Amino acid sequence: MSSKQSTKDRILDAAEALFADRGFAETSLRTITNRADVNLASVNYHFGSKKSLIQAVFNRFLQKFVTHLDKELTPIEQGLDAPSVEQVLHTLVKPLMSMDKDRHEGSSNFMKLLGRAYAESQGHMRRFMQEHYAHYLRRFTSQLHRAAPNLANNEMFWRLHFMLGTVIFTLAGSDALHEIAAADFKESVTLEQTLERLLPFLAAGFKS
Amino acid sequence: MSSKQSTKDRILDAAEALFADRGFAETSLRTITNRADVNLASVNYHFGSKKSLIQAVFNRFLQKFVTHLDKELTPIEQGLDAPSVEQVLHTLVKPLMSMDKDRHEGSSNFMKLLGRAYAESQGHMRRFMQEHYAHYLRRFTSQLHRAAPNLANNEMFWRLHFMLGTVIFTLAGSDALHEIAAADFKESVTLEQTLERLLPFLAAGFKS
DNA sequence: GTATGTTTCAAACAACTGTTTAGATTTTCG
DNA sequence: CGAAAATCTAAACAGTTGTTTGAAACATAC
Repeated sequence: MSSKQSTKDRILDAAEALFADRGFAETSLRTITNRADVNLASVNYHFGSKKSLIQAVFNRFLQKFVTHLDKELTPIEQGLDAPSVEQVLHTLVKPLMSMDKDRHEGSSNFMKLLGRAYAESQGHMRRFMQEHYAHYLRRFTSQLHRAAPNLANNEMFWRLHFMLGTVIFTLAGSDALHEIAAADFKESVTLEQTLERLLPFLAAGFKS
Repeated sequence: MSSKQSTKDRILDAAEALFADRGFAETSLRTITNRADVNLASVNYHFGSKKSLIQAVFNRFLQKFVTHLDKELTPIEQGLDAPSVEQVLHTLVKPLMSMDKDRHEGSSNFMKLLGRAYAESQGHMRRFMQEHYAHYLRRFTSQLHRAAPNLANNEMFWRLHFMLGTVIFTLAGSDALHEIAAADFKESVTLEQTLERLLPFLAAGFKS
């Protein structure tokens, strides 16, 4: 039922899932290759090293993300009227949702991944994204600029990163939060509902 | 110049610093005991295991934090008039600042630590804090309730955790952010300034 | 068919991990 | 003082880590 997937993809899938819920250092190549049902040595053969495998996991998943993001951003960029802050922030929702759905196993793997990457590599990940995905970041921020034209550049920078923190941190820990919420308020929420609750919070903060 | 510190404290200091900037799994007991200038076996002798050492590091630092927090919270609790949201949030600033100062080496170690703990232990840390420090969390939230009396319980819960995420995430990565800001805007900011910039953002989001 | 290049495989590698042991040293206190 | 308890130390333990190796299996093209 799965012999169609290449060894490389099987490794990437297994690694992505395991990195997300155990962490990078806590996941051994043997655990990955066992789950992927491939030989241990194939990681080094196809990717060179564990470090490169980690990078490959990230690149694959960021690539997917910006492809989705592009589709959301384009119509707003082409609109004649300036978008609202809420509209701009909303371009993130659908990419996040659709990537969450087509994960085979458990949900919000990739957000946990992002959370880990930010926490574990003290700034390295921030710089990596600003180097390799600067284009999309700029498109996003320039729409934010249209939405809030009288906000100074440096203020913009800070509030953008405040928002980034809130989103990643919340989604990375969303499983735990959903559990607590379910226990305390008998309220069971979906990822989408969490996002919809998050957006007004962000927008208000951003416009503060 | 440092023979006064007990072995236990030397280990805790070294472990705290190393955990903060490398992570838990990435820091070996040998690295810790080398920096602390103590024998390798003394970690197991004094703490039992590496896991227990990690817990000990957290308990020591959370203990200090809530002691500071208590001093800030008390006068607000005794005030006859309801505090503002900003006032309540401000109770966090001074504890964070003073703990940042009396770290000997580099700054904001403990915030990186918190960030790591949240990211690496998938919800475990969130639950730990809600079990062991529920008292202080409740005092804090009940003041928030006074400040925003017409906010439903579950909404409160979510926005509280949104704010928590923003604070921890921002401060955990503050070194990297300060660097980028310095490079891009020739603006050099202190931790205190970042906090002061963060508070209005949080307050606005909370009141959204 | 043979030859060529790619991919898989089991086994071994050296380095490092947390933990334990048993003996020396120091501290505590009657 | 001197016995008992606490602490420190070097060495070894068993297990795991990422990586390398050389031969086997496979694929592709002539």
